[in-house]
Amino acid sequence: MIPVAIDRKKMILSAAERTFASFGYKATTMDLVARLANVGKGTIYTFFKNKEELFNEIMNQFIKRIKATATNAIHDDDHFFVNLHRALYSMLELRKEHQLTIKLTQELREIGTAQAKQALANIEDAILGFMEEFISHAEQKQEIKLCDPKVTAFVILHLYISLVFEWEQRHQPLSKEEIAHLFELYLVQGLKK
Amino acid sequence: MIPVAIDRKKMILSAAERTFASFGYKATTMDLVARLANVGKGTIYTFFKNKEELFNEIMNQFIKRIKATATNAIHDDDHFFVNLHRALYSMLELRKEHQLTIKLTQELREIGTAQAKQALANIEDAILGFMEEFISHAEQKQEIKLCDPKVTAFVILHLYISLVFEWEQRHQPLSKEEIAHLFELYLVQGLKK
DNA sequence: GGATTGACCAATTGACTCATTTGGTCATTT
DNA sequence: AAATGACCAAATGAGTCAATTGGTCAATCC
Repeated sequence: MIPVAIDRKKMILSAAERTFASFGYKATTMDLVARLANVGKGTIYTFFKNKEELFNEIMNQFIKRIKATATNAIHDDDHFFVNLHRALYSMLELRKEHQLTIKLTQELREIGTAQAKQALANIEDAILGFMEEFISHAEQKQEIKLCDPKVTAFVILHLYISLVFEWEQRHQPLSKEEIAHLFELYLVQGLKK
Repeated sequence: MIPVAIDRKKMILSAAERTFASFGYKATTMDLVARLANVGKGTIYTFFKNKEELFNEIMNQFIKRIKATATNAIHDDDHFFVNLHRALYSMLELRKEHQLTIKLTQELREIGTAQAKQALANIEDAILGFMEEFISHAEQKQEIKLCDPKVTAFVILHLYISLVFEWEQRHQPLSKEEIAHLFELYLVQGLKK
């Protein structure tokens, strides 16, 4: 692991990140990654077993960024629901705006690449895992009612995805504040008069 | 509109319903519909402008059945939330179990037929429309808090679809009673302690 | 003589082919 | 020892063409 080798690995990862984000999984060729990284194609295979492993490395980096973003959004002195909303919204915003996920989503829709599907599922799992832990904590501290954290994380995430992504497919997008308000109405307070 | 003509139209509709449900939109040929209906192919075109219009007729029939099912599920002496759950659940069950929607969903996933997409969107719109009206009513009678009926219908439907269809992609399916309980917990009462 | 039919047609499809491209290897170079 | 890119088998995709399809309409039927 001499410095030059580390630099080469970094250059490969950097080039791969750009090409995967620009062309998706399938249309990214190892040749192009090598060219953009200024290395021979064979060099890539000294650091990564194959294309899929290179891709997974990129995705794992991205998932780490998502988790960091969520952790950053949590402020100890704010209420659980405020923190949950802010963490979730920031994760979804990152996912929504990041070129890599935009491209992968499009690729999954258009040609159904298995690797794109798996990668997006992994992102969802990471978000769900983070939420589940956060909800478990709140349950123990009696900040919320008793509930299955797995189902609760699932329901909350899907409510948000509905409001952030699916609602915009056919209506005016909802602002961050509107979403927070709806979250409060539907999940926190309940509809009962 | 002599009886024989009506019978012919009925036979065409009946044959078309079976073939669309068995083969989906694209793989259903007008030749096959004509053969199964025991009419000449040209006869179909005396009743329906083209394949798409024939298909829409079938779908409109199906949407009527969904609305009837929902209306049937509503009992005047039950509470709003009980009725809403029962109506929604019965509509989703019909949609889930009916061969026609199963096939169209599969066709949309596998080859992305535009007509299948539109047809499934129309079903969703019908369900949303029904719910919206039902929610508006409840709002006027002050059975629930003030809320935008459009967003509320959208949120409730998506919550149900998440619990009925998406949860079981990766977990044990939830029973009707569990779903009712989760609906009560998340949407009716709220998570706040 | 209006309703019904199926042979017919233009347009679309999809099986097949084959030249090009791709992921991955490894002998050669640095 | 690390890096390279020529090389190879496998996958892809553009092009072709015969078969199929949605739709028409002149002939047929009742």
